[in-house]
Amino acid sequence: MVTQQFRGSPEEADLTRADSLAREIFSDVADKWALLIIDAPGERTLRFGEVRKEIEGISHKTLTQNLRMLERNGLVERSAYPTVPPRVEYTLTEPGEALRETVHGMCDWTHRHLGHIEAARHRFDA
Amino acid sequence: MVTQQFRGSPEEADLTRADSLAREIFSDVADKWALLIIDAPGERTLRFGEVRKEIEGISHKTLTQNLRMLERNGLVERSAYPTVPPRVEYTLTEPGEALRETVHGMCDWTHRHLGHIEAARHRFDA
DNA sequence: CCGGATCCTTGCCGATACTG
DNA sequence: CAGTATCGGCAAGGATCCGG
Repeated sequence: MVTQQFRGSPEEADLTRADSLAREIFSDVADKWALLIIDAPGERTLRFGEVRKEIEGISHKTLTQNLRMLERNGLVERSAYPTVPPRVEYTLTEPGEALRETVHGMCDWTHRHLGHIEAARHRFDA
Repeated sequence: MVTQQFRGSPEEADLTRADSLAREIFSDVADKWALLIIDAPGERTLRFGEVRKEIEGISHKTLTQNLRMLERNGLVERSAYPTVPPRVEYTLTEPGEALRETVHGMCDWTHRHLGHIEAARHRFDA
């Protein structure tokens, strides 16, 4: 679990702080858009527009906001080239890559259980 | 990636349908609350109130909604015992367990990169 | 091409109250 | 104890315009 309870230990204060930090990070990252963005690049670095094309249905604004958030957390690195027209590239950092492994696991899981889930839905909706 | 583009293949229709289904499931599951709920039980089955206690900060309503959603997708199984007071237990199904492995990976990731992320945040906020 | 700001709509989520 | 319904605040996110 992410937020575990440690009571009565000497490091209680530090542990609960670490826990609330963990929960905060988890809340940032465990999000539909954030995970899709992490998953978007292969090993490659992508331009803003390329990321946008990879993720069908994400708006300009939402993508920018999420990229900022991921950059703040050190999961993606942003390189801006002051050319005209501007060119901005995004690359996964090492922690970002590590997270991407996990996300890839989730995507695998989704595809492996497509049938099971679709069946469950039909049963439930009846 | 979750939604890949398949153009010009004979199964195009089926593939894009499968893709949109995958995206739909991913949107359900790749959510802060949903993932925390999946992660909550160990191997155990939990009562409603127990799940609520495990996940600090989730409201009664949000928990119910998410449990319904997970039940609909066949990730948790709900057993209601018509006693007084009522007793309702939730267990992970096999697909639910499989997903839980992945979630566990995400939690591990979070804790392993706590320091790195906190540092990145301080750098960014300056 | 990219980012920021604005406006506006939508839906999430918490609080509360009531039923079985 | 668990579920449902209702209300209301608020933030997410889409559309658009402008500026670099």
